[in-house]
Amino acid sequence: MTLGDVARLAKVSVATASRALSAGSPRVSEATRGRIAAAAQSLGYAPNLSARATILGSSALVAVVVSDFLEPAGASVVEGLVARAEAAGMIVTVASADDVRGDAATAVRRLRGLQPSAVVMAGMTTAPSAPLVTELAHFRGLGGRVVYVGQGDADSDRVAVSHRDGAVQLMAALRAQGYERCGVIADESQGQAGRDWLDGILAGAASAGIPSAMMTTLWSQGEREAARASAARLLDERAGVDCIVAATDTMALGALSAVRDAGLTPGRDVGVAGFGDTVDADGVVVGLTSVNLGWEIAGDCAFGLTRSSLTTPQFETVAPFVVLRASALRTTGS
Amino acid sequence: MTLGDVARLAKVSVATASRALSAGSPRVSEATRGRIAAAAQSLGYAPNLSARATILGSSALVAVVVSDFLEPAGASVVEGLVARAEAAGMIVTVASADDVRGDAATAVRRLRGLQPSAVVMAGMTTAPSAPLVTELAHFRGLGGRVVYVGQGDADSDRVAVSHRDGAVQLMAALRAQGYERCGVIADESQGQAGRDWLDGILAGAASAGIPSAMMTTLWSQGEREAARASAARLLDERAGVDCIVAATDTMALGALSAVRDAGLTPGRDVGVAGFGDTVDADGVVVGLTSVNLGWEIAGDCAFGLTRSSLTTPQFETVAPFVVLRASALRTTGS
DNA sequence: TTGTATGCGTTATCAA
DNA sequence: TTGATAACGCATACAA
Repeated sequence: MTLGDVARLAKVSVATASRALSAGSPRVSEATRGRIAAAAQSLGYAPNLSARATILGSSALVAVVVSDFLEPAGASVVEGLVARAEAAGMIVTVASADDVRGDAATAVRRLRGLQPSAVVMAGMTTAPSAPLVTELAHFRGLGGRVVYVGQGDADSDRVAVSHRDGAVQLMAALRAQGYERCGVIADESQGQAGRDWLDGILAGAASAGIPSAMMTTLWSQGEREAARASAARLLDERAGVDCIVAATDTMALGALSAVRDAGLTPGRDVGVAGFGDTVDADGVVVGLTSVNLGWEIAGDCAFGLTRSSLTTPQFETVAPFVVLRASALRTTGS
Repeated sequence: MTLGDVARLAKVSVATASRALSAGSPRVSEATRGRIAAAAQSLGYAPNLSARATILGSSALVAVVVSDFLEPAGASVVEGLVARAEAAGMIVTVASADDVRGDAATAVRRLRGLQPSAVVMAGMTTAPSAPLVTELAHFRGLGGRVVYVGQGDADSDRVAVSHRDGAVQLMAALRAQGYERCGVIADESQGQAGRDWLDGILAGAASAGIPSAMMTTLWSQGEREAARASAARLLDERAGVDCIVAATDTMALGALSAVRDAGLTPGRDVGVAGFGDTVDADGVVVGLTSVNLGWEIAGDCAFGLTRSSLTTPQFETVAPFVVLRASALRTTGS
């Protein structure tokens, strides 16, 4: 079970066994290396990472603090981070902390005990609290790396997604599809992210050459049915829109219903686009065009920063990308 | 940064400092304890859990291997597990492994190095592979505890959710609402889980006193629109149904659309129920009645088993529960 | 109640 | 190339 057992079985010293099994391959003859590997194999030996970490002062471990695993953003960040980290042979430890449940500072303090090489703070919706910043400063002082995904502080690496850019891209993609009279269903229940979205939609329309007179904006609740009603109004109005963009995928599904209720074919007659790419696209026969904000890539990036050797705080923005599906495809509108 | 620093600042030996800061409070005078705590506080000291684990042979750590963080089941299990574990002062490490990406045996081997006190295998869709079982056997041999959520092997603790029981409960709940002519939309794309569901629906109907002649079953693809079409057929048939149960929430949303298309009010005229409780209930103005399979509770349970001292393999089943919302409420149908 | 000494499993240093 | 030994940070048996 320990390195000593392996060494004894292979009839070598622990030092040699350690060298043979460690990552970099220091001078060990192929013969003994083989014996040691065989011994380790037959014993089912797994190196004690704790002991290793005790010496090296840090472990091949990344800690991530996330507010909610159930939200698409949180889950995606973890998924992306874990995928990258595992490919790099590292282990991820998780902790949850949101403004309600537990305080992030405590979580970090506990995780700090494992001497992770980095801490990733994901999905914090508010600015980091003072105790958290203190805790992270301690961690950083001992050589740890701190990466935020989303909100962050000035001293740390940060990965952000951009609602605004995603919205801009979306309008460009829609314009390229030939849509130009655009109904906009904004979400009154969102905060800054929602405003960024609307800002991007309008800016994107402008730079795509759509005059603002051809944009009709309606504020709606962030619910499916409310959006359906809003979409119905947009379709009723005299100067009929030829596409509808909604602030969330859920709302876009409502809009899709409205389009079909009006006897129109989504995509061909009226384009419909959501935002967030959070809806199971297989769940609707008419695939929903949406914008993937890149949360999963953000997790991936966060891990990348985690391994960076730069000393100044890095700030990366993940590019959102448009996912064109049938609901806004003129060519294959079903 | 180390216990030695704290001890020096508090002018005590490391042994005393260790005693003062350790969990159980062995004999340490209040005065020195105070000094030590103050020193630790001012230094931002966090105990080195690796060193501690090196001595104790195991760490306050639970490892969870999950197939996909993005699926509701995986995310929920992690959420539930983390919540419980943190309340118990433990840390969770995660690894992903599905049949596609990486093999679970490797993941377990790596995690084993951290000497976690338990490993939770969640969301394995196939029976455990031989290498995985070997790996887990090694872990168990060293005093580790293995808990499966979902599929498992005979030697280990296991937590299961029951599609069948959920379906039975659902029929009882619907019957209690007064529904009795039931259209059933089964999902031909699911495997055993789907058969369990149908089995439960029919058994539940029988035990709720609904003759099988009043149950109409249609097989449909697992998509929203396919289910909508199926629901439309059910509503068209002469002996009109007064409620529709669908194998998934996504399909139930399609059924909801069909009900409205028919000019009927969901809940009051025709009840609609999904399964899985995976849909954001706020997303639809008409809340969708569904069955929560209890994945999150399963994660919670898994942690509980993790801490159990019983030596025989435990097997727990999480009770699913019906979430009655407006789509199948006669009283408040909107 | 407190301090000293020993050991946990591993890696790194230095000799052989 | 290999082995003996020190060291990592912490917890505990034992001595004071």
